Amino acid sequence: MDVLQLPVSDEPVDDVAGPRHGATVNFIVERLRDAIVSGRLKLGARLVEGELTAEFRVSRGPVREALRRLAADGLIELVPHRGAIVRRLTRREIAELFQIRLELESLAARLAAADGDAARRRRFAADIAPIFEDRPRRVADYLCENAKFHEAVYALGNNEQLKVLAGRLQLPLIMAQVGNILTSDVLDLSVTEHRTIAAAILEGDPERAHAAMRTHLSRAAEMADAERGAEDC
Amino acid sequence: MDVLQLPVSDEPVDDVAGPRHGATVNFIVERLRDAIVSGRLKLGARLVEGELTAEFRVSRGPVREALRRLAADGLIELVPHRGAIVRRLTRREIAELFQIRLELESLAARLAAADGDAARRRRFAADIAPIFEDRPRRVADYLCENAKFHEAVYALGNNEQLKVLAGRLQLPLIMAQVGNILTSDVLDLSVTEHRTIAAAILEGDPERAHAAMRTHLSRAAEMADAERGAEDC
DNA sequence: CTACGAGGATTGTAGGACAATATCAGAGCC
DNA sequence: GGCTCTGATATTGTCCTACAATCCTCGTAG
Repeated sequence: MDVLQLPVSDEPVDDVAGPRHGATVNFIVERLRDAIVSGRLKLGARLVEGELTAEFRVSRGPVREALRRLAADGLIELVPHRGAIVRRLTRREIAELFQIRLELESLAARLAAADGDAARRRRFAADIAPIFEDRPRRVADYLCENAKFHEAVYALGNNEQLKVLAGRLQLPLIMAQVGNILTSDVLDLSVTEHRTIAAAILEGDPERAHAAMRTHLSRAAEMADAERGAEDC
Repeated sequence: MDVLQLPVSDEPVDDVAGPRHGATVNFIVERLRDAIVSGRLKLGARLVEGELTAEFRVSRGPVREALRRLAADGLIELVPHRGAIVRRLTRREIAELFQIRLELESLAARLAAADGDAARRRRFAADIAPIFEDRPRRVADYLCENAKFHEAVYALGNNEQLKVLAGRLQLPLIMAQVGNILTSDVLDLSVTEHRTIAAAILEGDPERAHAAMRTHLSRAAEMADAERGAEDC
């Protein structure tokens, strides 16, 4: 189980462990999160404290803390006296999360369009510039672009609480689990919708931004559900 | 600092500590949460691991874990090498949280009104019965009734993710910090609005329930903001 | 074949130790 | 007097070891 190792680690072994004092837990969380959303840790894989302490060369304290944090984010599930397992979202959970995301993100879009701060608007325009480029996109490219776009909307929306709450919606995990539906057609459509939303925000039309975001996410939710329905449950 | 002790504890001292194996952390979390929302722990009060271990007769492990959990819920703030302090929400944070709550809870109201499960509807009707009673309400009564009402809406809404997310919105904390605006007039108005919402849900009118909930929370948000504006910032 | 018990695996908690870091009081300097 | 620097103190961050509690598995007896 070396899926957790950094790409290159020929350095002395103790370099693999946490960086500075006070950052050990963060280090472990990030590594595990990355391993999960990237799929290196498969769904249902067990995470045992003992193995992780050996893997990261740290004591059980930080490991336990890291696991609790991942569990709070919903990436793993803690089973008492059994260990933690990488969580698989059920079809229903995905539907529910999309329903929530629909509300939160359309709110963010409306707030973003209504925001008057010039600096933030410039920042937004710069951040989302990539979506207007006409270039072929691979799935990985799109996922990255997509994450940045939605994040930029939240940032311009300027509601800090909303931003942190959205971060807890496990979007990366969802994407990882339904990512295989992203054909080139779907991808183009998504990019087009992003542009529509962005245009409404940049023109300062809150209601149009709100509606466009709802449309975008409704469609995404339906696709995810259809895909998930085909494959299980 | 005996604000954490249970009301009555004449029993042998070791009864104060955690109940059964595996519930220690929960025990500490609940006690601290209660102490915070009830106001026994004042805003800005320090929570030091060492004191808590002595207070609860447990080791640092569970205490640390409990603190992390409370911090994740936003009730306290962890300051590195300084300890944790009971968090005071800023005026802005409260406004932002209400904005989010407005969306989530009006979604819940719509879902609740649209839900067709007979058993859940019966359960809902039973749970909210108290709001239709015509009796004088003290603030504490209302707070309890209010919490139960909104919880019942979420339950009928039948979106599990939405329910857990709403639980992270620190409503009790907000209530504790703006609770002093609850005059008898305000209280009556809130009860009336609750009835309006409940009626729409019971009649199965999603849009009316949605709108009524928005009205209710918009008003509440304005009042909270006005109060907070007077007192600080 | 099933019930049951023994043992292993794993987490939950305890307690002690030391390192790292933030805070604070006081000494010394300007 | 006010300022800076330094040491002492407080507190968390991490590690270690040990044991208790619990769940799981597997072999055995009926």
